[in-house]
Amino acid sequence: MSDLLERLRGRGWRMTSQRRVVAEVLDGDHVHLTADEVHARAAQRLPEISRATVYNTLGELVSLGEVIEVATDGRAKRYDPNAHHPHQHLVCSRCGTVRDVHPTGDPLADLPTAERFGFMVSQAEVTYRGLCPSCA
Amino acid sequence: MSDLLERLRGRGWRMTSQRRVVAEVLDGDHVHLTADEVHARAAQRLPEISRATVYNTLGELVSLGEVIEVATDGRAKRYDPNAHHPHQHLVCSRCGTVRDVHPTGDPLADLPTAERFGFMVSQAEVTYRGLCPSCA
DNA sequence: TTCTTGACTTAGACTCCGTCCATCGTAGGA
DNA sequence: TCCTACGATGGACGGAGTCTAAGTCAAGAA
Repeated sequence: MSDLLERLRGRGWRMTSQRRVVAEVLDGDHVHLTADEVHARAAQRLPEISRATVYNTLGELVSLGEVIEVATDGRAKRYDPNAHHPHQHLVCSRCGTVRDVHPTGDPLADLPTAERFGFMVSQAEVTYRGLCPSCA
Repeated sequence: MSDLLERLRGRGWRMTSQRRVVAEVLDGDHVHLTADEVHARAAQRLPEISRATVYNTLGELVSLGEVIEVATDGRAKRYDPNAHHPHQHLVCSRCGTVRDVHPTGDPLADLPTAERFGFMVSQAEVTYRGLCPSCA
């Protein structure tokens, strides 16, 4: 994750303790935290950090393409740091748990030009839904 | 849409003017209204209708499988009455417009058992994103 | 090293979307 | 026609996220 900190510094980010802590919290595999969970974990290391800062930092990381926002349902968005390896998501309909998955095939290729209605289509997100082992 | 009203009556729905109006508002192709838009349109015909009733009725239609809930982004959910023809959605990243699309291929078949992690996977939603002709 | 400045952070008010609840109204069967 | 359980109402409530005004501080300049 120091890679990430380096990349951010290279993009002109002012490196503050808050940003460092948020980036560190997101470090790790297959972690899909909500903004509030990120805030709670960040606050363990930096008790004064505010919710607004966490939201700001997450938003910046998303717009830089370093983190992916996953809208699970009506619930809170989750943040996925695994942004540099293309993948899709498997969501538990009951508890909201998210896993990264790697389907075969390319969904973008499955959308014929006639079905694009003049849109400049740039992305296809696949969300698989079902019950996780604990909820089934 | 009188089909829909018939089906609902057949399922034991008490037919009230509010439910009738909500069902009628959702009538039509390729309409993807938010709950507030449904409420606004319903209120043109039935000014006293309450937001709670619109939410209740939409929720019932969704759980009966007559309408699909589309979570486009962080914004309000949209309601898609085209529930009896399998399809996916194409969303404009700028203005949020939604279109129904019909890709080839079956995304569920693209998820190998080894990538299901013990989930009982029942559904695959594909959301294509890009810019619509007006926003491009 | 100190100064300077504008980018960053903070707390809390606010908005938006949706749900809940107590009460009232009414569809439809007897 | 009457009854009653199902449905509607509207206002309070809650969670998630945004905004704002004021204070703070990282990092370049001198």
